[in-house]
Amino acid sequence: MADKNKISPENYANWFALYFLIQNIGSQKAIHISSIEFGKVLNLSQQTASRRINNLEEIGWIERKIKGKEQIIRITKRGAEVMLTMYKNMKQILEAILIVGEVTEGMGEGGYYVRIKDYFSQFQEKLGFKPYFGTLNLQFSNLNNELLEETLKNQIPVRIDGFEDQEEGRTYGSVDCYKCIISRLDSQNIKIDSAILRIKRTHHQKNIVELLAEPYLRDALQLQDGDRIRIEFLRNNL
Amino acid sequence: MADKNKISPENYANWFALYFLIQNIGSQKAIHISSIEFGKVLNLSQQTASRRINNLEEIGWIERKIKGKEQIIRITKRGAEVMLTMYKNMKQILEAILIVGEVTEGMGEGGYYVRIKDYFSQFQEKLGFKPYFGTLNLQFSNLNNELLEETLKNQIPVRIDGFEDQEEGRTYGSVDCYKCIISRLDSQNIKIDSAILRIKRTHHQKNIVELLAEPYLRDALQLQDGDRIRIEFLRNNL
DNA sequence: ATTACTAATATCCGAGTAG
DNA sequence: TCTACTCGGATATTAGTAA
Repeated sequence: MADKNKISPENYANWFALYFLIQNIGSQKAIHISSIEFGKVLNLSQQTASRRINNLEEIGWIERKIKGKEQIIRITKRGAEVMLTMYKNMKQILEAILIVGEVTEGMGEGGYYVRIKDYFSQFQEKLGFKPYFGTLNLQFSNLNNELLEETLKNQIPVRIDGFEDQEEGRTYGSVDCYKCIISRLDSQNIKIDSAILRIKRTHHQKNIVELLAEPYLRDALQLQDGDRIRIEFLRNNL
Repeated sequence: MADKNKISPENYANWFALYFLIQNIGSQKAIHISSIEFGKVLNLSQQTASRRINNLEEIGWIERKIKGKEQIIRITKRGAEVMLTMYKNMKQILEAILIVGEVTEGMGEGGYYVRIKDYFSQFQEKLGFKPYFGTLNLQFSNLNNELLEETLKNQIPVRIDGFEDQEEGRTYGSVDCYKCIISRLDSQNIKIDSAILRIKRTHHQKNIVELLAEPYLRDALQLQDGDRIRIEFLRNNL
């Protein structure tokens, strides 16, 4: 085993062993698990589980203390690095690929908000651009949508405050926006600052996301219904 | 292969093949890759790479179009789900563990700092609470520690400035604090504003974290050595 | 060039079992 | 009970090629 931290065919099995081990350790700092039990976790025999534990120890991903017939296993710093690296890679991979939506018809309710003066001025000020008087609708697959929601949890929204219109005597609610950068999926040479509009109360259409941007996006990106748009976010934690 | 989406020993290799394939597809919607090239990516022979692609197609994780001597590969919905599921699991594993430490003996060097007037007043002002004259020490596992370090990178520290004591003629260095909220792992109904103290020069004990808080934490949370404490961070604007 | 079959070889797994 | 060895059978990989 040349590079001990690298994942190559000869330690696929070790990697999964570590993964399941960590899953079982949870928030404890060590685990007391027999090779039979571990074998069940891995869906493998006691013998193989035992060999895995030996291997993991050899490559320095775990440490083990054997007291008589008990073994106590803890993840080493190197093992933690392996998992964390894989997690970060996956995060990067998935977020790069999966946040892709398809241009769909309709202006969306968001367009209505942009045209209201008190909202408009806040959009302009807080988003850093003067939004076009309408939104672009993107349709997401369930999978994409799931990942988007997951990602938005780690983003800090720009809060557009609600207000009361004294003359009309009605109340306008607050709106959350998420700054992002969009581009065509097929040619990413043009990138445009944008924002996802999340109107609190609306459930309206499922998996539909509304985008605000300065230009009229259908012209700026030469979009037609069905074209795919990539959404990127600036910064993420962990 | 019984459950096509489940990761068990017989498709560890397929899983990694998918992983590297997706990594190479990046944000494209498909990839044109020969089995020789893919073999290099996987660190395997052309023959095995070819078989992997066949397998992935068989289990429905990818789709392939062969045009003459070219093959164009795209990830199917099922394939994306496999990756997303793994990602979510890892996220859950890592974030569940995230930042749980074990109460350990010793007041820690931090307690010394709190008692110094010029530090104390800064703690009070910048942290928003009057810290107890001592710190609580938490022992972290390697995995937790890696995660903590990673998380702290994305947090903005509260800088406690250093100063010189004219009378004594000695210099006191600056200290970084990270605001956080702590609770017992087993009953999270009591949450206490706290701060991690990071004294620059000290390496002192490995994987030990010192916490500042207003109350005496061992009383406030009824802690004994070995009890487990969860640390949460607030979102910050980067 | 490709992909992928066949045959030879390398590796892995688990039964039996020792310590 | 435990862990972990040996070893025969199963599986995976690669070299040599065919298509």
